[in-house]
This record gives sequence, structure tokens and C-alpha cells, in this order.
Amino acid sequence: MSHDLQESIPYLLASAGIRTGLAFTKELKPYALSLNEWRVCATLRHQPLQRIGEVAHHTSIDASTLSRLIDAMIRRKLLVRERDSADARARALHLTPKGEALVDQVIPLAQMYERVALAGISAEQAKTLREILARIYDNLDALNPRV
Amino acid sequence: MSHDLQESIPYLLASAGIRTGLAFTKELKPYALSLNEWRVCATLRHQPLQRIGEVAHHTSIDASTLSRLIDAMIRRKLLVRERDSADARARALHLTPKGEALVDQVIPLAQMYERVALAGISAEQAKTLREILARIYDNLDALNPRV
DNA sequence: GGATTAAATATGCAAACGCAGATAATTGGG
DNA sequence: CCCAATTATCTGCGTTTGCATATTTAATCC
Repeated sequence: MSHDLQESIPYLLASAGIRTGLAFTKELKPYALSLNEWRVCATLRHQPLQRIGEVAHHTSIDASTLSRLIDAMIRRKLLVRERDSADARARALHLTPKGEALVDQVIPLAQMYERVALAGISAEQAKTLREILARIYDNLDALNPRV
Repeated sequence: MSHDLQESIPYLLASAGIRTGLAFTKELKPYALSLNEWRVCATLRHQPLQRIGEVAHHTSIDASTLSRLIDAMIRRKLLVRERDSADARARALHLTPKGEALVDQVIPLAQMYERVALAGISAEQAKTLREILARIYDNLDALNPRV
């Protein structure tokens, strides 16, 4: 059987994604943020007032891992948790002003990495890439019996 | 400051990559392979006789993590390690027949995931995607002071 | 050819992770 | 209004991970 595994989309996705993540992790060190913490910030910046379960779904981070991660972030006063108006069992998370300020500090870094990653890739290709990646995420999300 | 982080390439890459990895991890369970073990198999299938350091570089898995992972795989007789002809300090790894047989069993799964991930994406777009992902990997690889 | 440097791999250790099950709090049926 | 069922989150616990450092082995210099 031939089939070059190095050319398979899952393999290439992992390679590019892990590399990018590792590099960005180093950049985050001065801000005392782990990559997962940053991803939590990013999704809450995009859409505030999410519950832990929603954040877990959006970031693909296990809810139990998130529970602890978010506790620590709350202790650092980057996030707060309030009663959810819709379901009182749940608590809705959002960034504090301090958290937002931190995100604003990191955004230029994220923009720089975007440029580094996309070096030699046309704007049009980048647009296609965004669409395809979103589609792949959706394809795999659909596979999951609702995380 | 605006800038939607959810649209940034690193974020989308992580989302799509992690999702794909999680889903594939479940498929690997019956074969008692972790995702990292599979990635090691894949790179050794593509290019045998690599050292640990080379595998570490190709997979972006830390060498110390790999050292232990590979020990376990050798104990399972999926890999063997021989003296490297070029540098006798190093040992070159390659799959055993048993390891190759396992890879052959998993390949159809990998092919299936390729199809699932690419649902609704044209062959031409998929080709572009492969090229771009490889380019992104290279762009970030170049950034690293030789891992 | 012995000592020094260099490189590849392994190990100690603490932190992060993921699964399974526990807990907390609400909803819905009677 | 109370109890069973449901759902969101948390905790216990063993495994995996990554960093720093040690160890092993060979290449190189004198």
C-alpha cells in the first residue's frame, strides 16, 4: 500500500497548527498566558457571556481542563463569572477590563504571526484558506455527537 | 481595537487541527495508538531510518517526550532502533513488519478522515490547501533556531 | 591516543491534561 | 410541592507533557 501520509490533510493540518501554536506559545510567555488561556480569551473577546461548556465546544478544550484553567484566570482577575440569565445552573463568563487590556496587548503579536505564517501567500489564497479551514472545522464538528 | 481573532489564521488552524486530531484520536483507540504515536508511524513510513531528533523535528513533538514514547513503541515491537551509520551516537529508527502492518491497517481510516475533512471542498481547493499548509509549516520552521 | 568539546538521547520533576465519576442546581412530572 | 431526571460544572486520579539537567557516546584538538 502506498499513500503518502505526509500529504494527507490531517497530517498537514497538525504539522502547521502545532508549529504555529508552539511558536506563539513562546510569544505569550511574557504575558504569562498559556496557549489555551489565550484561546479562551480570544473566543470570549469574540463572543462574551459564554458558559464553560460553550467555551469548551468552541476551543475543543476538555470542560474539566477548562474548569481549572478558568478558575485560575478568574483568580488573576482576567475573567468574571456571573449567573446566566437563561439557565441559572450555568455561569456566563466574560473578560474583565483587565482581561480586555491584556488581549489588546497581545493582538499585535497575533497580527504579526498572521503575517509570518502567510509569508509568500497571496491575499486571495489566504481568504480561501480561511474559508476552507472554517469548513473543515464544521465538517468535523458535525461528526461529533455534540460535545 | 477591533480585529476579529476568530478569523486569524493561527486561530483557525488550531481549531481545525485540534478538532481533526481529537476525532482521529478516537478512531485510533481500537489500535491502541495515541495520536502522537500515529504521527511517529506516519513520518517513519514516509522516511525510515530517522533519529529521534529528526522525528522530533518533523512531528514537532519534544525530544524528551519522544524518547519515552518511542521506548514504549519499541517494547511493543512496532519500531526498532539500530546504530546510525553516519553518526554512531545516534540510533536510527524504523518500523518493524509488525509496525508496517499496523500502519497499513490504519491507512484506510486516515483516507476516510481526509474525505470527511474535505467534504464540500473541491479537489483543486484541496490541492491549494496542501500547498499552503506546507508553506505555513515552512514559514514557521524557518523562524525556529533549529529545533 | 588521551582530554576536551559537542551532540544525541534519557531522566527527574512539576505542571497540564483527559477521563470517569461526583456534586450542585434546575427543570418537569405527578 | 416534592421527587426523579437532567444538565452544568467540579474533583479525583492516573497519564502525558515539557523544561532543565544528566548521561552517554563520538568527534576533534593537541
